[in-house]
Amino acid sequence: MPQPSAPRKTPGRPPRISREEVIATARRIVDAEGVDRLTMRRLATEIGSTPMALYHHVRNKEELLVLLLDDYAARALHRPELPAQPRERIVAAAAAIHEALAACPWIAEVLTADDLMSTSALWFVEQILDGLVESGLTPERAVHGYRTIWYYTAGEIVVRTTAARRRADDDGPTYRERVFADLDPNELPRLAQVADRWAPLTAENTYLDGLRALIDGLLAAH
Amino acid sequence: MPQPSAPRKTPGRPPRISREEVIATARRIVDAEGVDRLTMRRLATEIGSTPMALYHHVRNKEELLVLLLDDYAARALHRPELPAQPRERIVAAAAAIHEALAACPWIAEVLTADDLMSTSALWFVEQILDGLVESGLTPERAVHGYRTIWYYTAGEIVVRTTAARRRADDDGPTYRERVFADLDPNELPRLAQVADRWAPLTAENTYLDGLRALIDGLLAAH
DNA sequence: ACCTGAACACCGTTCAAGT
DNA sequence: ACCTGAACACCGTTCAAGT
Repeated sequence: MPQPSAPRKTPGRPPRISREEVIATARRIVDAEGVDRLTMRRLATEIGSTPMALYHHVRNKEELLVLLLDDYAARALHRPELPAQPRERIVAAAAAIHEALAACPWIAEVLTADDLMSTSALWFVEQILDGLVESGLTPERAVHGYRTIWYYTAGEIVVRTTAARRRADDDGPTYRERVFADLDPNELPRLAQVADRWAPLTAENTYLDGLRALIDGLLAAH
Repeated sequence: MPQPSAPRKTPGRPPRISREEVIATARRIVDAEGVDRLTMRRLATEIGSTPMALYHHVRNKEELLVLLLDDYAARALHRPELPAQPRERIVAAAAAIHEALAACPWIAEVLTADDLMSTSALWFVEQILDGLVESGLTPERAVHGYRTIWYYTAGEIVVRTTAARRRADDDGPTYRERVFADLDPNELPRLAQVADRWAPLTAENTYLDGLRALIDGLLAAH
């Protein structure tokens, strides 16, 4: 990370914009209008510069999005008091990550990779690992357990926000509705049985229930 | 769904291309060069037509991708013999869906919504629901259980394929590597302990272990 | 060292017209 | 009914030049 406020020996033209300003402006656009509207050109005009000037402060758009996510995590994830009991600490840490991500729908499209967790998020990862190890798992199995929780958490966010976006986009009957309308109750009886309740049932927020089930399963026999 | 092979009364110009041809050509492009290279213009030239002709057969690019996924599911998901024992049937059905999706990395970017499961995939959903109900869950809880499994499965695919793509893209040190390089062992001891093994550990395919833990948790006390 | 202008090589989609 | 040409309103990124 560069030191933007460090005294410069000015061996060249003084900078007009900073990496911080680029990120802050990008955040404003994303918060106000969504991640789709964040383009390098738009960002440049917003900042009162040209698209090319941006490339002097971030490598490309991908890096900009990573920096943006980091910036978001740093301000959204404040460290709460976590329960002392390991299982409950895991639940609370995972739920905190989930809550922060869920409050920020654009994040789902950006960050599904495993190597973009910001430094501020790592403290939560640490708590989860610690809870798993304290519950009797080896460090290796604890990493696998954490990953399982992360897959579940990321999947929940991505699936739910994509579904919500799609619902908002077209107001006609969804693809699912058309498929569910002509289900054969003989061939798929269980689905037919719940077909008309599918939308409300799947819209329910059952993240915590699923998380507890998952953690119960991970800790079973330990 | 239209009947493309039905006899026509030809009250107009005869079609030169069909929806099936559009989808088949799109599939060829995606299989050969990845989903990023599938553009309406590219597809039009490949098919020997113009971009606008495509819009007569699919509503827009989004619908094309949905149709493409459906087409893929229809040919990738053949129904295997599933175990009679409910828990093992759930595992096998979820694993079959996971295997089909994992073999098709482009799918992750396209299909993370909940209402795009094709008709052919529904049979697997049915098996999971049935296994959960047979294990003692109410139909409502079975739907929630299925969703939890789907979140986990979709998350695993999305996270792993995005990570793989990112690894392939830039050959420099990843963001995670830079962050992990200067972890404070006093503040984040568990992470520091596994920091150098993180990459291989998280690269391991532990989908089935996680799935079994999740299902154990869902079925606990039933 | 930092910024600019102009260009490259594209996108998805709409509109009005043709056959 | 189906297809075409031309256009609209954009993209991310590179290159060579300016200060």
